[in-house]
Formats: sequence, structure tokens, C-alpha cells
Amino acid sequence: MNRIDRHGRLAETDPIADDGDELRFCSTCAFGSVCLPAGVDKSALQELHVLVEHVGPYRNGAHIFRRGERFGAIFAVRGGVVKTCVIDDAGREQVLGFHLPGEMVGLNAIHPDKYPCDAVALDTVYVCRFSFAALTTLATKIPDVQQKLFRLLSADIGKATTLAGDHTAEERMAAFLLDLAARYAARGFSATRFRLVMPRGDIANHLRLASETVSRVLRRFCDRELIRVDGRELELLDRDQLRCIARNLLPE
Amino acid sequence: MNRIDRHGRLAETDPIADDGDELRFCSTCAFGSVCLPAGVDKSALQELHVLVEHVGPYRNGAHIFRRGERFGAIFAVRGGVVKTCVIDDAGREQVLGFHLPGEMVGLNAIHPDKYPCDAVALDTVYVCRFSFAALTTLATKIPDVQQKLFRLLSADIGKATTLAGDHTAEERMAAFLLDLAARYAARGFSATRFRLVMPRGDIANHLRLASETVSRVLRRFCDRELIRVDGRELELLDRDQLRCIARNLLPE
DNA sequence: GTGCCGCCCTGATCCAGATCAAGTCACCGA
DNA sequence: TCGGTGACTTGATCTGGATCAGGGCGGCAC
Repeated sequence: MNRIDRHGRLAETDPIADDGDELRFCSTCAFGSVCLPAGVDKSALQELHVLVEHVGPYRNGAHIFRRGERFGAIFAVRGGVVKTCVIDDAGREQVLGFHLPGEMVGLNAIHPDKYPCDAVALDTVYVCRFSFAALTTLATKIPDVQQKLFRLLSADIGKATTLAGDHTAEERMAAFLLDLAARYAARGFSATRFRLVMPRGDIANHLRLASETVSRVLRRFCDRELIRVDGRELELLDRDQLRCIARNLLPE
Repeated sequence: MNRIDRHGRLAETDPIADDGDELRFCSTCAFGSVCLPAGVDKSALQELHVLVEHVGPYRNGAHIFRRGERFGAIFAVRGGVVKTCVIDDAGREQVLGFHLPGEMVGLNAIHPDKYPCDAVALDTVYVCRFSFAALTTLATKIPDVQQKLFRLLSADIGKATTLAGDHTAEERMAAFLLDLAARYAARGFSATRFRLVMPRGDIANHLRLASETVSRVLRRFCDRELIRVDGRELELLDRDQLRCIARNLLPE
């Protein structure tokens, strides 16, 4: 893999950011079954491709959208990792989630009709922008599109719910690592080795832990030879054991 | 109000359970803007009313649906309060939420295509059952229905997210009480006096606290004259102060 | 009536994880 | 080469809320 060189720049051959390899990316995107010609009639597909807009690159720290902005579109991450977060009025950040290539961002903005959080690039990020108005119009014509949207929304409820549970630091950490692994695997990446693009502090915040606790738990997992860590590079060595630790918050 | 007499039975005049006062109920339901004739063409409305099925009563402790059952319908609570929860394999319950009259249950089941949790009546419960397949078909014909569903789903993501935050016992409790008050108010009930239908243990579990902590926090709120508590009857005395305590998790 | 049971409250103790305080290390710009 | 800075780690201490233990009370069966 080695998608990102040691200067943080994307390698030229990066399959994700490379628009020349569009089909390969779309096939792994959360919206792929919709965007790709899979039984959908051609004119409708044409409409979908017209309403998709490729945006990027965003550099590390750049905002894809900001809290409070009027809702107009949802986004699929094409390349890089996006963090969503809110800043409360005491100035403390709360990390809501990390969005990997192929995953959607902005679904939580439909109801309030404005983005309820910030979306920030954690490295070099490319996205597909879907105008939501156009998308819903299309959804009335193509039941598959509608169904896909319902499912994506429903799935996000489940994710948020799992995180809300009452669990120990080790349970949370194990579940987080396995979840990342599964999501990378679902997009065609390695399920055992990947890079934690986000800083420890963001992981900690997301899991409602202190960053010191994250360090310590990772250390313990290393000592028990469940994982191997080198900076932000991570390898899962004993996924069964991790699953066992995380069993109470994995099922959903 | 006094909707429930001291034997736990519904009073005869209960406006919610009374099918004779259907319009009044529908006007306060989360789906009301859809079910009621508000610009929607008549034949479509007819279809909607056909697909709605009134179910109940469920007695305290009865299941509306169980985890693992194949997903087929979403429900609007007509009367009573519904608790959703999961039991992990260690046998510990986790309360996901409470659903008041007019609110929807089951939206989180669309993606896994089976109910990911149990829905249990906390008192005498009546529901409207919406076949999801029929509803989505209708949604392709009536954009308002589709839009409503998108919004309901998106709103649930927001709710689950808020709960996932890292907050103190007092913040959680204050936010919980204000949230209940706002939801009762939105359905036409008093915003300052209502009944906590659920036992303390369920509140505690939902807020990821011990029931002892719930007791103590309520006690402290009483001492500070923010609320008045008599068993399960509750009155909010100083909502501004409560809002101040809960400010970090209310905005969303 | 009496005993039982479910729910709630209160006090004492304990502990997981937060916070505080120092480091180390890699990177970078002058 | 030398600070400076930001991300990460490690150890010491503190604390909010869990857990444990006990008791009160109202409803209900007998």
C-alpha cells in the first residue's frame, strides 16, 4: 500500500485520488451500487453522474463544511480521511467520527437543515459532492437510490448508538480498531495493517477517553501481543482476542 | 392532565388512546404532517391511511418487537411510552431510548433489515404500524413522505450522537429532563409537569449512570429548587438554570 | 393482618480513568 | 547546529461516579 509518502504527500499512483481509475473507486464507495450501472436504467444513471461533483483536494485541517452552514449536499469521501466534530461553547472539541474513503458524510444535517458539525480533512482529502435536493428528486424516480439513502441513514443511527454505550477503555479501543479494520477491508484495503491517520488526541476524544489512556491501552495491547504499533502504523495480530474484549459493543 | 390513574390504568378520557379523537392525535404525531390532509392529493392520502394499522393495547412489559425479528414496519407511538433496549451477551441491558406519544420507533432497523433492539411498553401502549415496504413505495409517489422519512432518520442520528458525548451526571440528567419536557410540549402536553413513566433504573441505564446516582442528582436538583419530585411525578421549577447546567449537550 | 417483592433512597468504600507533571522524540526553520 | 514545537509516552495523584450494604415504603397475595 504505502499510499502516503513520508512527507505526507500522496503518491502519484494512489488509486483513490486518481480520477483516471474512477470505476475502481466507485465500486468500493458506499454509494457505488447506485452510481454504477447495475440494473439501473441508463438515463437515470446519467442524471446521477451529472449531479455528482468531484471536489478537492482539501489539505490537512481544511474544512469540507462547517457547523451552522446551510445544508445543501452530502459527501462521499473519495480519498483521505475526514473527521466530523463539534466545538461546544466552552471551546472543547467533541469528535463525532472518522470517515474513510467510500463512506458518506453529512447525513446528520438533513433534519436540522444545516450542518450540525464541522467536517475536517485529516490528510489530503477528495470528495464527491451530491446535491441533496437533486438526489432526493432522483430518489423518487429510482427506488434503489431511495432505498440506499434510507439504509445509509439507518446505519448511522446504529453506529452512533453503539458509541453511546457504557464501556471500559479497553472495550472501546478494541472495538474501534476492529471497526476501522472492517471498514478498510470493506473498501478493499488490508484488514490487518493500516495507518491511524488521526492523532491520538482525536481517537481519545472520539472514544471519550484521555489521550494518555489511549496510549496506555495501546501499550497494554502491545504487551499482550494483540497488536503491533509503530507510531501511527498499526497491525492487528490477534483479532479473535480483540473481538473477545470488544464483544459487548460489536454486535450492533 | 392525570392521564393515568393510581392503578396504572388509563383514564377513560385519555385523548391519546381514544380512537374517537383520531384527528387530534394525528396532528401531534411525528408523521402528522404526512397523514393529515395538508396539500397532499387525496388518493395518495387514502393509500397512506390504508397502510396504517392501529395496534394495541400493549401492557407494561409487553414487546412491540424483539431484537433479531425481521424488519417489516416502523411504528408511531399513539399512547403510552415505549422503551427501546438491547441485552448484551453478558445479560446486561442497555436502554437506547424512550419514545413518547407521537414519536417513531424502529427506524434503526432499516439497515440491518432486522430489529437491532427490543421495543417494550412501559405502560399501556397503542401504536400505529406502518409497513415499511408500502411506505417507501408511497414515498416515491409523494415527495413529502420521502422527505419526512429522511428527516426523521437524520434527526435520530443527531439524538444518538448527543447521548454519546462525554458529560457529567448532572449535565446528563438536566439535559434528559429538558429533552423530555420539550418533547412533551411538542406533543401538546405540559412542558413543566409530567410523569416519569420509566423506573429510575431505566433512566440511569439510558444515561449511563447508576440508579443511585440518578437518585442523588435528583435530590441535589430538588435541594437547589430546580425541580420538584414526588415519586415519578416531576415538575421543572427553574428551566433556565437547568439549561445552563446542560448547555454543553443541548445545542444538538 | 403478615410477609414478600419491587422500587427507591442514603451512606461508606472503591476504582477506572482523568488530570497533572515530566519526560522523549521527530521534525523544522533559522 | 541549535532552539522550538507538537505528538506521544510514562508515572504519580486525584476524583466522579460505581459498587456495596442497608433500610424505608407501598402494593399485593394469602
